[in-house]
Amino acid sequence: MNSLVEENYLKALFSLSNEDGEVNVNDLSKRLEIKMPTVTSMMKKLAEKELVHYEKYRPVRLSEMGKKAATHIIRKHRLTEMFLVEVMGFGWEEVHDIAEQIEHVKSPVFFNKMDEILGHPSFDPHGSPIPDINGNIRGEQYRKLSECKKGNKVKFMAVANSSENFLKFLNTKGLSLETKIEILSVEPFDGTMTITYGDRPPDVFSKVVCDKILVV
Amino acid sequence: MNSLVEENYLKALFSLSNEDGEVNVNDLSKRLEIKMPTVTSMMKKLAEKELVHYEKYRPVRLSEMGKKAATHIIRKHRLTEMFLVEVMGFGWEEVHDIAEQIEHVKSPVFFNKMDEILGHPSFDPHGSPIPDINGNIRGEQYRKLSECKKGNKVKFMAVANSSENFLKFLNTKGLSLETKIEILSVEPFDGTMTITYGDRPPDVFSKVVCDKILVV
DNA sequence: TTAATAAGTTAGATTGGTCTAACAAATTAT
DNA sequence: ATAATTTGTTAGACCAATCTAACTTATTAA
Repeated sequence: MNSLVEENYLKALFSLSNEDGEVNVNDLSKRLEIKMPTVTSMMKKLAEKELVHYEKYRPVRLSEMGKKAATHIIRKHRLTEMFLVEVMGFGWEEVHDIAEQIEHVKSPVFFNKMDEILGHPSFDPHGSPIPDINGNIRGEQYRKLSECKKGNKVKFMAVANSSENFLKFLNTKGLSLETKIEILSVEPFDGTMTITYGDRPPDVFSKVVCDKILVV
Repeated sequence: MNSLVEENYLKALFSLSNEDGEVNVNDLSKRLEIKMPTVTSMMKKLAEKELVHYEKYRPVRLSEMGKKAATHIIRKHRLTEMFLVEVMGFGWEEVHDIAEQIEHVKSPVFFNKMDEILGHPSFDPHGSPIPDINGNIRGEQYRKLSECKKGNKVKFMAVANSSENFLKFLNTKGLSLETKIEILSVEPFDGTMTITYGDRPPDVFSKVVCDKILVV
């Protein structure tokens, strides 16, 4: 069985994987806030356990086993978030840190029960897909709001970041998933957007924020 | 903040405390299945943090701080068990091991939400009292069934052991909390009891089992 | 009351996960 | 093409939690 620490490395590897599935040691180090030598030594350990493919001075790739292990943890994380919101009544901004802890619980029945109570949901409260029990992910591809053009009418489908601060900001703006958004203008210099949604007056969102809003 | 390991020592110390609040290093070692030298060194560490009173070659006692920390963990454990049974629909025999993991979650709001959803319960699914948020325990004193006499009519209030095997055994016997039990006879040699409850025919329970059944 | 046994401690090793300092390879810029 | 910068590795230390072996203190039995 993998330790809690190993699980966090696997999760980070999965979420940092680019198209080729490659991840630089440096990126992993930054994501986990763990110094590079520590990451290097953990990569050796995970390679030993055949969870990653690793050759020195080369980027790392999850093996099939590693990918399976990673999606399994992500499944537990996202089911937990959904449960916290739907069953326990938490706000979507409160659940990330709690789920971060509960995802490491070793008890298949516990997560299967959640899944059953929730009716086998496909998405978590932040719009991220929940892997099924075999690790398959319903791969929706969303665009960043920041990549859309003036005049586009889109629908808010997911957030690219579940931090409490960002979600609280969206709460104050009255912006939630499934909301339809119209882009009124885009500032060419810094990408700031003026948008409207619901029955709201036009409002201005920075590029940093628009990068984290995923739409169709 | 205390580590998960420290929390397990505190919990064990609390549950092993005798009338004087004293616990032998040896008993702790057996309970936690950790060798005595390790326990000794952890006692030094906890004494350093003023969670226990410890002098070498003497039994250990929890300090007031230590007691508070211990009851706080026990509160989280028992709330979790109650939540798993009442909200998620688990059987009382399934919840101990899951709660053992979730009790270490650091998130006051999470446990307060459970408490609220459950309507501030005073007892867990095994009849053990749930400490309130200040660590106060509603101290019911129950007798062991094994200490009762022939002819006594008693009520099953709690179990002294929450292991899956023992509770599964009670399930097969159709014996649950609040059931009224009548003692038909006691074997003087080994303490085996013949009892009846509900609309059941008389049945025979060993002393080992009767020791773990708490009644009024 | 002394010998035997049980309980507790000390010393030193081990493992997992982390770090810093120093060095090596790869990438980028000049 | 070479120098500068960034990225990655090696070596060695540290801390928490564990262990075994050897020793000491306390308790129990003869």
